[in-house]
Amino acid sequence: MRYRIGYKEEKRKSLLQISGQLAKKQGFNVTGVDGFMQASGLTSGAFYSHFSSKNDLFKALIEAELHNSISLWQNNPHTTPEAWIDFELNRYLSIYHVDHSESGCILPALASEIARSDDDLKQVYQAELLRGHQLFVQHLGSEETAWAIMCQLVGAILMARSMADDALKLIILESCKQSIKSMLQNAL
Amino acid sequence: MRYRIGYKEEKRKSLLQISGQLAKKQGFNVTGVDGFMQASGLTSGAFYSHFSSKNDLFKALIEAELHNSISLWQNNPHTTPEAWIDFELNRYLSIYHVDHSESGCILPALASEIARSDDDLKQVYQAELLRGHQLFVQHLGSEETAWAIMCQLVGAILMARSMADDALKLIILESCKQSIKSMLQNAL
DNA sequence: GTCTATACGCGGATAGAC
DNA sequence: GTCTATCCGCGTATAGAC
Repeated sequence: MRYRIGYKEEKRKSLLQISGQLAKKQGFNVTGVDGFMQASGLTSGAFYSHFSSKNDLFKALIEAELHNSISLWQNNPHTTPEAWIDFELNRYLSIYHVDHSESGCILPALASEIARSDDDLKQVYQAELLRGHQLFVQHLGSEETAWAIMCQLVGAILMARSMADDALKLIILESCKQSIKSMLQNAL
Repeated sequence: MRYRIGYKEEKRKSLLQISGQLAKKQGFNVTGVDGFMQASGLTSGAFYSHFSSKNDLFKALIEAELHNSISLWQNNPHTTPEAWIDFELNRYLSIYHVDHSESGCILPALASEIARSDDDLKQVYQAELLRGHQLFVQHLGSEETAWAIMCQLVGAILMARSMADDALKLIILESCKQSIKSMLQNAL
């Protein structure tokens, strides 16, 4: 063994992080194993000592990404429903998020590819997403409202990203932000 | 000329329709030119007498798909805002739509691939989408509400499609349906 | 307009040296 | 664990016969 103990585990984490960024930016299917490894400074041959297949990477990557997202939501410092959701709206519905998919949420970036994947992968994804949903429920008090807002957030980023004009992206983001705020004023 | 006049135009329309179904079901990038042509009963060599490149097909396909969607919305027989949106909610937020992406809206199926495409293609997409938005504005009376609802509709289908459990798909659809209805009750 | 044949690069995955 | 070399199928696109 020429590598110190714990190296493989750390390297795997690093691979997941870098591959996640690349997959969110370019798309997972469209990116080759060689692309993922080059971004990590390795060659494709080394890939299979960390993952059994490209699909195995996808599964691990989804789990890691959703863990990161849930941590972000949990670190929201506000406690009242209004302040909590305001914080999330400003963070999630930002131009920065639209323009930097590599550091953003996995849902608007990869959900359509997840939707076309095998059931095993969807189960992993669903389990993590339900944890995220529960977090929203805790703060908003309603399962229905939690799903509705999550869908609108994802749809807004997806929609804004496919627009050509920057001004229009902003309009879409602000429309959803205002819509969610007044929705909650009537519900909370 | 062994082919009757008007043949090429008809064949192109047929190619766009069948390719659109396949792209929405499998994804555009992941489907090969040969796949599109086989689904139309031709071989890949014939592709280039109809389209100059695969990307050219994508652009034409997006335009055709959005034309179809806008026609659907225009054929909504209801005139009052409540009845109009109810009709759309029941049609769009259905399990059938979740389970049959090949005959559904192009947005939840291909928006993330459009977001990663060149500016030329995004311009075509944006122009058609703005027409769709205007239709929503006509019936709902608010540009903001129109964007908010469109985002939520797209997000709901995308989200439902990536779930493993059918029951959960329904919960998400119904949550968004109810959320939009009460949002409009307070706004209209 | 469609076919077959073909060029050529990239896809995922494996084998063996270090 | 990572490297280079390699297998082999699929990707887009073109050429030429019918």
